[in-house]
Amino acid sequence: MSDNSPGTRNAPPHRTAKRMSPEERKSALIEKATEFFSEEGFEAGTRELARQLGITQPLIYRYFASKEDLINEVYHKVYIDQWQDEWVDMLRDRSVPMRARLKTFYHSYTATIFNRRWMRIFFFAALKGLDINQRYIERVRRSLLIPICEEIRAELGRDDSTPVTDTELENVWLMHGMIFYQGIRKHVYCSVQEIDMAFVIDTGVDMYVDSAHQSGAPGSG
Amino acid sequence: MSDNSPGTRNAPPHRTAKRMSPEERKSALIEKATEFFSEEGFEAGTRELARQLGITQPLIYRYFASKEDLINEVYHKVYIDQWQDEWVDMLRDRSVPMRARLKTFYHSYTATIFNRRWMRIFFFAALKGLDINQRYIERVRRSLLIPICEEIRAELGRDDSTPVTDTELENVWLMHGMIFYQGIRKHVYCSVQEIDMAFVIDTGVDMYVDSAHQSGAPGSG
DNA sequence: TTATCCCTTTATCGAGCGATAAATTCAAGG
DNA sequence: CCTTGAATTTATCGCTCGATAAAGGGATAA
Repeated sequence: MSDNSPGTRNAPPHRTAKRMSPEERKSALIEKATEFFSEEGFEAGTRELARQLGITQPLIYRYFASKEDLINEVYHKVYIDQWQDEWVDMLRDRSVPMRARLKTFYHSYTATIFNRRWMRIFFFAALKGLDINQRYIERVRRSLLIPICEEIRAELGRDDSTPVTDTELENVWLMHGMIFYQGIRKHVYCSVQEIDMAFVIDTGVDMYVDSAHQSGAPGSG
Repeated sequence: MSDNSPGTRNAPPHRTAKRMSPEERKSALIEKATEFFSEEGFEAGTRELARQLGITQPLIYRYFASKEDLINEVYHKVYIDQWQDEWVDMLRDRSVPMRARLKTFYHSYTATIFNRRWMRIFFFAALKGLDINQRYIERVRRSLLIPICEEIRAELGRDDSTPVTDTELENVWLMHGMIFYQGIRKHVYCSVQEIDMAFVIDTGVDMYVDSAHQSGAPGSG
């Protein structure tokens, strides 16, 4: 049996892709590229990506000037589009005790980033040393962790006129790392099936808040 | 000016590599490959690796049957050769209080793995889902974290006839993650210059030991 | 029905990859 | 000196990659 006819080797069963509007096709491409590159890494080939979309490889280049352009749109979708400005609002909401605020925030934050695609793209990008990754981490520091430091100070009634110190920030990074690492275990190591997020967040936040209260809180000793 | 003569484009200044004994050459190759692949990822080309060694690319294949073989030796050097059996001895040494044991252990452990090469190779391998990586994590669990659980039980005078529970293990993973994450920040994110390891380890270990003491220790309340 | 538009495919290019075979060159032993 | 053997280089193969140009073909409007 000869194998000259196209589409019989290991390709999808249809010979020609369904016609789509440019907007549909482009968003389908970005969606699939996110899944594909998060599994295979950004060195993976455009031909295999096209095959999984049921299209031919040159069609990708009608919608993206280069592979790098496509990847940049994937980054944008992961890093920028999924960021929620509500996170900082939660953290700043002084009608709620800091302990509860932190737990609410981390439940929302991990609901967004604790999934296979986000976690793996994050580490693929980190290992490449990409600027967009550095900027994301800086955004976490500036827009989430520093506010946490400031709010903890406020709740403890401490001086809020001086800038947050490195030590205060490092304490928050410890809590953050403890929580974040459990996502790595599940989605990068794949060494655990399910994580008890409530337990992880409760433990991490309680540890942080308790330690903040103990370390030189006025009138605590 | 023509560029036909070899070695004038962007190669090292010498035309021919210094002759080495097979043992010297092979170990030099593995050493440089570890550095090279930890920076560029395992998709990086053998020609660039050879260039950095001041040799030509086919010479690599006199010492390794394939690129994959070379990479496996890199893994072996990182994962197996640097493992220290003394780690479990430290953790089992009941002449020392558990808190101090854990701090000694983590200082030794992080001294080995908190460096750019180890951390990056670990994550490159993790993202590839390699079996050797899974086995390393399993080794950490079985040979380090489970012993920690058992030793904590012993120090608290609890029943040591039942196997370590998932909950006990998850508590250790929280401490472990808190410490490990700070290595990620430095060597994968490259978002921090220096880490106060004594502070990180003290905080992580104290948090874990304190929480173990509090959670239903007989005679503690 | 036919013409037009544009989404999609076919064909192909040049570069880089891992790997092999054959030629070369250096160093040691006679 | 010359010979010999092994370390190293040169040349090259087949394949895959990202990317481009040109041909094909399906939907829509006249």
